[in-house]
Amino acid sequence: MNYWLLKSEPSTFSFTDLKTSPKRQTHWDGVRNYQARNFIRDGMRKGDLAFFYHSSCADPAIAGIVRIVSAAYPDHTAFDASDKHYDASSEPANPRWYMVDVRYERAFERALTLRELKQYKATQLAELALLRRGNRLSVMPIDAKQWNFIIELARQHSQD
DNA sequence: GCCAACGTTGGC
DNA sequence: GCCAACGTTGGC
Repeated sequence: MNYWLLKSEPSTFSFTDLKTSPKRQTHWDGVRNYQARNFIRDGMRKGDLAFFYHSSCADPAIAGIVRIVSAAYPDHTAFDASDKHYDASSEPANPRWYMVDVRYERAFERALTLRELKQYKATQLAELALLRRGNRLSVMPIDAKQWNFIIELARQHSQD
């Protein structure tokens, strides 16, 4: 079991959008960064869990948890000239970009904000890629230790 | 292979 | 809207 963090701008696709999707599921298309692609294609396994992070919004935060429910497969939106993420250099015979299917798992009682996570930047979450300076990766791995710490933070908050 | 220019991300 | 931090592109 591997753990991940997936970013999405809520104005484009929010955690609630996922929850209200058919079968509470969607394909995670549009990743156009090689490092993120490699995590998806080479690292993700069916059954893995990921935090759903809201970026570029008023209150950046982890909203909840999703499950990876497929292996990686070619991102077909790269082949579609009318798609925002079209990439002519990705051909069906030799796909450049990949995606997985994700399903809503559960919401935190209260979103865990970036501001709160930063309180542990020098201690328990020092290794969290999300808090590293200048990090822009939309897909990143999380160590089990940090994953569990964040789960515990969310649990404490939900008891407030 | 170098590197300047440019585009994008994302917090604030 | 600003700007730092990158990643990508393309001329040389």
